[in-house]
Amino acid sequence: MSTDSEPLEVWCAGSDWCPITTTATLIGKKWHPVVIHRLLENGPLGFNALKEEVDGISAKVQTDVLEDLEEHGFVDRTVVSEKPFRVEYSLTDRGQSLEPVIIAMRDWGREHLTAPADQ
Amino acid sequence: MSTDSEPLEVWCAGSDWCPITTTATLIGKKWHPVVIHRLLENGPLGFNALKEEVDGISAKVQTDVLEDLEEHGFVDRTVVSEKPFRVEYSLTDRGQSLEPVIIAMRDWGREHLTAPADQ
DNA sequence: CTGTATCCACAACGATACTG
DNA sequence: CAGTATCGTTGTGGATACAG
Repeated sequence: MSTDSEPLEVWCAGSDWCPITTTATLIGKKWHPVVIHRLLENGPLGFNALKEEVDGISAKVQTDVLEDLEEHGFVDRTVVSEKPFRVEYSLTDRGQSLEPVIIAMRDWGREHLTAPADQ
Repeated sequence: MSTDSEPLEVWCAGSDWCPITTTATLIGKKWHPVVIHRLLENGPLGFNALKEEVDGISAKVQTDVLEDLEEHGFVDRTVVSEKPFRVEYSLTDRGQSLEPVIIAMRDWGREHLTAPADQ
């Protein structure tokens, strides 16, 4: 089912294991879910294209987030061309498997939060 | 549908509004989802009973988390008795509305993570 | 275009000890 | 039982400028 070679046990170090805490540790940050969501919706994206989709993230933070997601096998970084240097970020199978979680968050936010502009 | 008096717009200050980021800001921490989950499953709980259910959290962090969840209207704190001092934490309607998100996280963790003890 | 380099501020987490 | 009080460490995010 998974094309990833890294074992999942690596993520789970610690004495107090719990699927929720561990999941929260992996993607429970301000920007991680949005980055994953944009890659889910808009397919492979370059660094700045992704940055525009995410909207509001700084270059440094986006770099940090992408590195973290890559380390954990959620995101794939591919150099598309060297001359005009181009890169593409995409989700791995493992990254795509997070869709239900991301969608649940999005749906909850849509239903229970109100955008400030609408005021 | 909601018994809460506080408007939801308060949470959404900021120029770059997005339902996912905002939701992530509210509950995207290491312990918040677990605390909510335990209250969902095991109903109203006292401080130490909750602490045992969560398993691994320190008293100080649990206090911080509960205060934050209370501030945002997810959790209700009720003093049950004064003589033997007793308190009960329970979810508000708004807190219960997070169930799909929490369950999605739990299910993902169960399916994609492995407990270290099982090795 | 794709990032790095700094530097900073503050939030989150953790361990231990102690209190009403 | 239900927390507080400290203190320290690490994480997370943010602004700005600069570089290959």
